[in-house]
Amino acid sequence: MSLRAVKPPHETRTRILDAAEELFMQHGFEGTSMRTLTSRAGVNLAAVNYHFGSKDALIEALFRRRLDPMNAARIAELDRLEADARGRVPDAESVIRAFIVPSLRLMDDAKGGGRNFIRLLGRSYTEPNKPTRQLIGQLYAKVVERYKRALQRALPDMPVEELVWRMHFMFGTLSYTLAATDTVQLIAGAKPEDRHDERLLEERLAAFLAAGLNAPVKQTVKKAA
Amino acid sequence: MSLRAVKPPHETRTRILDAAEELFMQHGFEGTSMRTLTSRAGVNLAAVNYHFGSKDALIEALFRRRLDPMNAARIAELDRLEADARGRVPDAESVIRAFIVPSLRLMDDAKGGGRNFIRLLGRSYTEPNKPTRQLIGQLYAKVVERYKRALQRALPDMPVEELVWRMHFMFGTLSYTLAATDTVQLIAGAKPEDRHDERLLEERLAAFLAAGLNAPVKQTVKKAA
DNA sequence: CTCGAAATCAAACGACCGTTTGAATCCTAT
DNA sequence: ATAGGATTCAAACGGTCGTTTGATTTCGAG
Repeated sequence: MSLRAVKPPHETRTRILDAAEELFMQHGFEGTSMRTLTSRAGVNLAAVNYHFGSKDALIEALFRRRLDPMNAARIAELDRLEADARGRVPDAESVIRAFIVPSLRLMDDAKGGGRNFIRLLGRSYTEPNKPTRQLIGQLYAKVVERYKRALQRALPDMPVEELVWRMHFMFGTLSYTLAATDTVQLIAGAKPEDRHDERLLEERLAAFLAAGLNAPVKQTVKKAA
Repeated sequence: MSLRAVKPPHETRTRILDAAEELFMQHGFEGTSMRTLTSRAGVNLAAVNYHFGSKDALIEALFRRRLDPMNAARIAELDRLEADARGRVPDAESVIRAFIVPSLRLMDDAKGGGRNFIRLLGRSYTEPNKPTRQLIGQLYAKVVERYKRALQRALPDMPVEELVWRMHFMFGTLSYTLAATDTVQLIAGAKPEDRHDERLLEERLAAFLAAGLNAPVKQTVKKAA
């Protein structure tokens, strides 16, 4: 067992990942060069290729570092919710809260760089093609399946097609809320943000999403499905 | 008056814009080189700089070409709605429909490249810093203000702060729905998409968003506001 | 103390970037 | 028919990109 594990376990790796999170968020993947990145991280230019192999591999490592714990937290929240219910079926709003809380918690972690990541994540949803997109989908697959089942139990009368779309809308609301920074200011005029109040944002999101998911299914849609 | 106006009015310009829409959507702004772009458009490498001045100016022209008519349509829909109401106040769901219909119409225009643009637009919402972001905000400002007033009239009891956030959520749902392609498939398993049915998607979106906007305002949020 | 793997470093690689140039070509108004 | 502006073209500009190399330094295990 090496002492390295206590002193600088992967110091260089971590510094690179932190700098990458910030710069990728600000300028995108292609807009951030290895030279800017390594310079900001205070490491040698070759360090990224030495520790990660390539820029693309760095991106993958960056997503895994945050997404794995966040998705584990989502599963854990749902586990706890269903355990507490003792046979009763958790309602849609509780399930929604279990889903959004881990990302809000990450967003509130400004110091730790979580906020940078969560915005970067929101951006990446809409980046097409790229293996990045595929990786995220793969990392999310299990979580999505679990929550889909939970919501089906909470809304037993809703056609599956409709539920799938409403989950899609929910992901959209969440990722956009986390990623887009200034739209609220655009709408509000120049109001100061209260986005930083995690608890308040959770209330707003939960109310909006729960109402949306619970909305009555129109007859025209029912017929088409 | 030149005959050019009937034959190839701005043929090169149009070909460039069309190719740019497709390639920017697939690979992003920085991921698309002038060489790939001009090659796809079938024009000379120097054509972009000759007709638009620079790559950035091309991006701006690209947004203006689609956004100006779409936002005009949004204003027109709202005008018509309020005229038809004859003094009565249009309800939230009607206002929502007036807002989303122009973008759905654009999305359905797959042949004309509207779908490419609408996805690109969804991407650009979350691109930070860049003048692009600023330009979009500027092009949207008037529309946002009009719809904010209309929704305030439709929901007179809602605190402004809450309404602003719910509009933010609405923009998120819409832009994500338009931009993200494969999330529905991820949720559904491997279901074939019915996204192409514009009318059906409008129904789903309107139901979800109307319920979300009309959701009761929780007491905790009221106090904080 | 010493050896060898792990890590860091400066330097260079070829490829591609957005833009500019100046000549060649097209096309319309005279 | 022709002058002259608008457009297209091949070629080149300086710079930056991600990655690789081979020497050098660091540092814990024997």
